[in-house]
Amino acid sequence: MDSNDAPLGYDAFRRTCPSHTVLEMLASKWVYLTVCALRRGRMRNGELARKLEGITPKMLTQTLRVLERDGLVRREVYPVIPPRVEYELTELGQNLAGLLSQIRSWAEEHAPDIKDARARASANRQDDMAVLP
Amino acid sequence: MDSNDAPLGYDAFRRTCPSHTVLEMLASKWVYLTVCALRRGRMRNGELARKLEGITPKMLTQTLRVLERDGLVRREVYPVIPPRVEYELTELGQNLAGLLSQIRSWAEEHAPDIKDARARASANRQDDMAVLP
DNA sequence: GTCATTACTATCCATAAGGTGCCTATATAT
DNA sequence: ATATATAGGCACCTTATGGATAGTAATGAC
Repeated sequence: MDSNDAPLGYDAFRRTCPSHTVLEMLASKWVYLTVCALRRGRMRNGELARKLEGITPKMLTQTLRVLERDGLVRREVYPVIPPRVEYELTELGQNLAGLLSQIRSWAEEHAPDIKDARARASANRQDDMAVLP
Repeated sequence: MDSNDAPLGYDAFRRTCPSHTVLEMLASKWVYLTVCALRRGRMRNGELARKLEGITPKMLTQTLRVLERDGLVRREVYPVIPPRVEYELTELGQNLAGLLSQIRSWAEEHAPDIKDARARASANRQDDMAVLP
């Protein structure tokens, strides 16, 4: 059994395994970014909306609801006017945030490499075109 | 500057940053699983199709093309009959595979926690229902 | 009275993701 | 002659996702 095999009967490669659905949930750029943003500490909806450039209110709410449902984020409502709601990572969420931050760092570090690779790929497609009559 | 700030001008929180598009590319369960599967070593299309339970041939091809375009996977074609094509991680891909494997392990380890959280969440919704007329 | 604030909800719509089925090539085996 | 194996491509269709837009509540400021 190597590190590609499941440790305790859970195997993300199997469609029906609970861990597979967890992976599905994590496979969203807004989940990544929201969890990373909350690493700093609790934030309000508006703060998150400003931090997560380009997110729509709908997506933000939807993402936070999923994270809350799955026990990664805690939502605290202050019964005041105007409304005040704060979000923070649970312990489980903080645990995950470390990993997701590494992915984010990786993306930032290797963005140039991937940009180059994409440029080469599209250049090759140009070449293919060039040899056609 | 804390670990949530970008190190070299790259910032995945910014919509137009190249690292944001990298994150978008990574945010796919099939990308996760394909890269994890290739960690063992080079594999043929058919092997991958069997390993990635539930993937359609179309999605498999599409995922491999994206990974190849972005320089994470190398595709080698043997000009034989019947066709033989092998895929393997590039150095960049292997670099990433370590991180993605950690995510996969996390998903497998914490699948029970998240299952519980989901169960609690839906139980609470039931409660909400119960107090309605 | 009405405007701003805040954190949402509720719609609608365009796009994208994903699924299905059929097609290609050719050497070997039956 | 027909079937099999392999790695796709291509066209079509349905569903899901994301985005845009507008609306809600309750209060204090003006």
